[in-house]
Amino acid sequence: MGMVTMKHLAERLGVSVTTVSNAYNKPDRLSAELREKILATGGEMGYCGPDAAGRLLRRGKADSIGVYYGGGLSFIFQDPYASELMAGITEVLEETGHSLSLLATTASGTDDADLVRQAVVDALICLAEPGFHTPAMQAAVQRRLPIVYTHVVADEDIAYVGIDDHHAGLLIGEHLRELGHKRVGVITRSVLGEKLKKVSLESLQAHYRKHDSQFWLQRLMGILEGLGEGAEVQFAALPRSDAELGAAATARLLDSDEPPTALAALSDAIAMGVLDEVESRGLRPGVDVSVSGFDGLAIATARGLTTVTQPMRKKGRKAAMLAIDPERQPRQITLPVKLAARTSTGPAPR
Amino acid sequence: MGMVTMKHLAERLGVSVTTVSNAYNKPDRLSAELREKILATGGEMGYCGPDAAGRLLRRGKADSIGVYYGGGLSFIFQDPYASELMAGITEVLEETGHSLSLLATTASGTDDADLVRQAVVDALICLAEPGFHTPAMQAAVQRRLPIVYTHVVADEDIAYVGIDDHHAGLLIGEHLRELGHKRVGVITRSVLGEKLKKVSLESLQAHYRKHDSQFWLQRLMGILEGLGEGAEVQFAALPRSDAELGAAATARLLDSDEPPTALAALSDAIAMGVLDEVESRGLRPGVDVSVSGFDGLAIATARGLTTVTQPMRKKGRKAAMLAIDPERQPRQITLPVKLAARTSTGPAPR
DNA sequence: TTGTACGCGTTATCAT
DNA sequence: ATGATAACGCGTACAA
Repeated sequence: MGMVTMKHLAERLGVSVTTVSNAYNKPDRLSAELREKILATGGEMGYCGPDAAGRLLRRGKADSIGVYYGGGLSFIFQDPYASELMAGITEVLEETGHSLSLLATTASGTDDADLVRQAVVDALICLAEPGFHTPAMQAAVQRRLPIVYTHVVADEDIAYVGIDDHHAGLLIGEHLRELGHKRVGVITRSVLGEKLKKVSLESLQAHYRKHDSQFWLQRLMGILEGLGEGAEVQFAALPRSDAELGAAATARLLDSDEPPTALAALSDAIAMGVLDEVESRGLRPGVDVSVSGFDGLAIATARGLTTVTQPMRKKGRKAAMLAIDPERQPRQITLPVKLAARTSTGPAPR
Repeated sequence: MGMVTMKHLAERLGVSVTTVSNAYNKPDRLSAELREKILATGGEMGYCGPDAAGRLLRRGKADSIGVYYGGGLSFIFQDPYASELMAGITEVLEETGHSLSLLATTASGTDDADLVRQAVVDALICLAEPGFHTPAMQAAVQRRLPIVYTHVVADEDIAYVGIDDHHAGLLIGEHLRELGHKRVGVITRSVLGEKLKKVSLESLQAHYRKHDSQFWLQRLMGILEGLGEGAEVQFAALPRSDAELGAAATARLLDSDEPPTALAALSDAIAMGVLDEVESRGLRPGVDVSVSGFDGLAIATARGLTTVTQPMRKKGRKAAMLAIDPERQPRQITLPVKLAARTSTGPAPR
C-alpha cells in the first residue's frame, strides 16, 4: 500500500537495485531489453521513477532556484516591475529545466531565516526589499548557497545584476532642472510596507539604512543632486509600489500651500497613480504639472510618461543565469539605463 | 571543508545526534542550558540547522506546494488572470508558511512529466491550459500527489475550485441577444499557444477536445446558446490572452464584409486589446460596436468593460487551502459568477 | 553487464 | 533528560 520503491521493483524482478537505478538514470549501462522490462513492470507496479527526496539527498542538486522576496509574496504578482523581472527569470529556467521556488515570508514575519534554511534549492535570487545584512540572507550565506541580488551591492564578493540607481536618479533630476522646476515632490517607497510618520530626507536616510536597502536611497540622492541646490523638495514614502497609494500621495502634495510643479515617482507603478490623480483634477501632465516615473513599463509608454528605463527582463535573465551557474563571469553586472523624455514632463509653469 | 552536519556537532560536544536534533526541533525535550550550548557552538561551527534534504527524506513533507502551468511559465507573470489567482494562492501559503514551487515546462516540451515526478512538493495546483489526461498530470496521479484544479473537472474524484463556465458564457450571450446583436465575433484562446488555421466551431471543438481543455469550450458554447439560433457568429482564436493579439483579431473581424456588431472576448486581457482597436478606429464602445470580456479584472472596470466577473483571488485561496489540506471538504467548489453590464455594451446599431 | 555494501543527514522509536 | 539504533530511498565506488 505504501510507496513503491526501487527495492520492491528489484526484488520483484530478481535484479539488484543498482540495475533498476541504472535503468532510469544510465540507460547505456545495461542491456536494452532488460531496461525495457524494468521500465515496463515499473509502470505496472505503479513505480514512477526515482523518488525526489531520496535522489535529492544523494545528489545534492535540487534543480531548482529560489527567489526570495522580503515583502509579501503576493506582491510579486501585483507589482509590474517584479513581474517583468520574474518573467525574465522563468524564461531562463524553462530553457534549462529548472524549477522555481518562491520563498514565502511567514505571516508572523518572525523567521524568514528558517524558510531559507529549509528551502530545497541550488541557489537564491534576492529581489530587492531588504538588503544583505538580513537574517534570511545570513542564513543563505551560512548554507553556502549562491546568492544573486537584483540590485547593486557594494561588496565585491557578491554577485548581482543591477543598474546604477544614482545615475538613473541623476537623469531624472537634471531633466527636471533643465525644465526649470524648483519645487518638486518626490514619491518614493518605504521598505517592507513600513509606514513612516514624518517624511524628511533625514528620516528616509535612516529608514533605508536601517533596512540595509541602499538602492532607493541612491535613486533619491541622484534626483536631488540632479535638481541642484536651488530646489525645494517635498517627500512622500509609500508602503507599496501602487497606483492608488501614488494617487493619494499626489493629492496630498498638490494640496499643500506651495504645490510642487513636478512630481517624481520612484517607480512607474506609482507614477500611474500620480497621472490618475493629476488628470482627475483636470490638470494636464507636462503642462500644468510634470510627472516622471522610473523603470520603463510598457504601460508607462502608453501614457506618455517620462521615465528612466531599465532592461527588466534582461535583468531577470542575467540573474537566473548567474544563479544557475555561479561560476559565470562577470558576477557583477550593471545594466544600462536611459532617460525616456516623453509628454508627461514640460517646462515649469509661470 | 564539507558541510557541517548534526553528527559533527554531536561529536564535537560529546552528545548524541538525537539530542542535537531535539535542540533544533523539540526544545522541550532537553535542558535549556544544553540547548543553548548546542545552538551556540552550532553557530560557531557554521552549522545552520537541520539540512533540508535529509529532513525531507525522513519526514516526507516538503512544506511546499507546486503549481503546474502547462503554457510558458513566464506568462504566469504576464497574464492578469493568472497573476490574481497566484496572488490568492500565495496569500494562503504565506499564512501557513509553505513555499511555492513553480514547475517550468521544459523548452523541448518533451517531458513535463519528469518535472512533476522530480518536484519536491506536497501537492500540486494545476492552472488551466491542458487538462487532466496529460502525461504530467498522470505522473502526479501515479505519485499519489494530491492535485487541485482551478477549473471544473467532470470527475467526482478530482478536487477543483472552478466556476460554471457554461453559465458564465450564457450570461454574456443572453446579454448580447437582449441588446439585439445578431452578428457577433467571438475571440477565444487556443491551448498551449497553438495556432489554428481555419477557425470554425468544429475546429475549435476538436482543438479543445484534443487538449482535454473543456472550459474554454464551455464558455464558448454558453455564449452561443445565449445568443440563440438567429445569430451569425465568427470566431478568432488567439495563442495567448493578450491585448495586442486581441487588437489584431479585432481588426480582422471589423474588416470583414459584414462586420459584427458585438465582439465577445473570452478574457478581459483580450478585451483590453479589443477596446484599443475599436477606439483607435474612432468607434465608440457600446454605441458603434459592443465589447464584452470575461473575468472581471480591475483594469476592465476602469474602462467600463461589460464582463462576467469571477472571484479570482478567492479561487486561488481556496485552491491553496485544498492543496495544503487534501482532506478538506468539500473538494469540489464552484464559485459564483456575475454579469457586470457596463458601458462597453449597448443596443445593436441600426 | 550485474551485484554488494555503504553513506547521504535526519528523525522516530524505544530504551536508559 | 539523554542516548542508541533503525529506517527513509537512492546513487556510487568497488567487486564479481
